Amino acid sequence: MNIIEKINEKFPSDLTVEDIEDKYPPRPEGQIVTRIAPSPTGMMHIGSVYAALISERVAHMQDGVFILRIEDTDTKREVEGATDIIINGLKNFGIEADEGAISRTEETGDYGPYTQSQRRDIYIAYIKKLIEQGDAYPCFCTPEEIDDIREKQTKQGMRTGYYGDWAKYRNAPKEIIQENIDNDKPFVIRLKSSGKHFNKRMFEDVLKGKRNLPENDSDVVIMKATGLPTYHFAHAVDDHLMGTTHVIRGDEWLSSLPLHVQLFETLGWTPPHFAHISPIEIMDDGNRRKLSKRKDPEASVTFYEEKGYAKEAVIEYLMNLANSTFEAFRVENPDKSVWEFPFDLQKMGRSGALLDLVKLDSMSRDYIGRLSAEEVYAQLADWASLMDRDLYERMQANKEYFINIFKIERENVERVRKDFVNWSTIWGEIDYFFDDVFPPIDGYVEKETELSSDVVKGFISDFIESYDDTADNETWFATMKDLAITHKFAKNGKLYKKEPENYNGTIADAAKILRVALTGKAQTPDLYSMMQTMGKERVVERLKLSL
RNA sequence: GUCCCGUUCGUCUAGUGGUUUAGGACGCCGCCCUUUCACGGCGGUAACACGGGUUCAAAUCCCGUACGGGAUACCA
Repeated sequence: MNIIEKINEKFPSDLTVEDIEDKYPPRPEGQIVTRIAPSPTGMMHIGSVYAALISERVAHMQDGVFILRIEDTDTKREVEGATDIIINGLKNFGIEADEGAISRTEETGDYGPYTQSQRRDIYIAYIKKLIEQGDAYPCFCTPEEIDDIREKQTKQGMRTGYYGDWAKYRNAPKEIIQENIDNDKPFVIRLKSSGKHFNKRMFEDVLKGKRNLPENDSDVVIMKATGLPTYHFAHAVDDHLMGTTHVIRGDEWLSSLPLHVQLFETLGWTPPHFAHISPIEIMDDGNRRKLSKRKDPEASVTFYEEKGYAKEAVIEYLMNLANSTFEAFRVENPDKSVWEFPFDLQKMGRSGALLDLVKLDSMSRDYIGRLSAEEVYAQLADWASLMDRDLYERMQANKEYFINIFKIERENVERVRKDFVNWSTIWGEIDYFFDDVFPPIDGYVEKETELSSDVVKGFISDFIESYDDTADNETWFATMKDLAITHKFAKNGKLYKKEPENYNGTIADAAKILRVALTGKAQTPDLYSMMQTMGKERVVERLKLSL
């Protein structure tokens, strides 16, 4: 029994390379094809969303195809339900794949399967082909033997790896190999590398430009003992068969570029274009490092979901990270969708960007500021239904009131307020509109305004007398102003500054009495709009509590 | 250890040899507007990692050094 027969025994399949190539027709000439290829490890990394966004844009900016491929060749790391997390994660951000997995059991597209564990026979067919053409061979080393090799190499200050004379089974006598096969010893298949480490070769990266890198001389594992391929091999096979034209991935892959190009060429294929993007980083103890899914909660998209950042706001933030010209686009086109932005891969920064949540906040504020009151209601309700049930139920029961609150300084104004950072902060900004969470504390108005009880009570009780909720803003303000003047508040700041001893304060201080009495806060939106929204009954009731 | 990548205000960046007293945005500070808070307007703070070259001229080109990141797995 030779090694091919052994593979057939362990991983039976009749599939041939010819069958496969017939099955996958070439893509239309000139069509751009990109893909995102995450591993189902149980969380959706914000960096994956970033890479997906860029890949999706590159494809869809010019009628290309964007594929979602699930890279689940590492059975040890796989987590239950992780595929759904990826699929839904991308969909939630508005990133739609044209081909690939659409649920754990379904997929769409003619170049599938799009889940690597379901493509085992395809990889095995190519593995057998490489063995036949003398470009791959079995290796029977145990993990311990590999560790030993690495240890020796490290001790001698050499490059680590399975290459040259260290490649134990590369030139092993036929009898030894046969003996191992006959003894059913576990094996992997390795690439028989033709590269020489001292040879430099020019590789071209779409972002990093021409790079001189050493050829790969390592006989890397291409098929694991499980019969599944390693990432490197699956990448070459899949991206060839699926017709990927542009591989856009994190720059941690840059050092394996020579290996990947070598694999394509050994298989007789033209490699795709590669664009290695820099990862999103975080400041840790004075040092930057890649966002880590274990250490950094911000690495997971659930962080943004829980905080209540709108998906669009996160996408805009990532888009700005990718192309800083987005900011100007946003200013010039406040009404356009982020998907209308002319993204340009070439304009991406070459170095890693630090995740800046303050900047995200700013973009998120702007985003919410562009929404209508109804949209704020709808999106907040969506978020609350998952993250804050109490708020959700309150919203259901008081829909009109909520929408009216959101209209304050949003409709019929020159500029919209920006005090809503994200969904999770909104309730804290508006809770005082609700009587059950508006707790008047005795003497609070006096304390906050630093005015005597007589002044406060006198002004409030006269105000209640005069309050006409049908008056328009200007009339209302004029009335309030007159009333304030009769209560010894200065008409303006100048007057007050001249003789402060003759006044209780300025009109602003008088307004503050009302504001604090009505809301319990010194900082709120426009007084008139708030009172209109609260309604006369509630306004009077609350004011009376301060008498 | 070895190999690779990167380095412009605190952060994201513009800048591809002279148009640059290095521009914008976020943040921060101040002023103005103002019935508060915001919004907005105006202004300010603040950067070419370092050292050598090349050149009439360098943030921009070359070479070193430092620092940071990544790779070096039957993980992706």
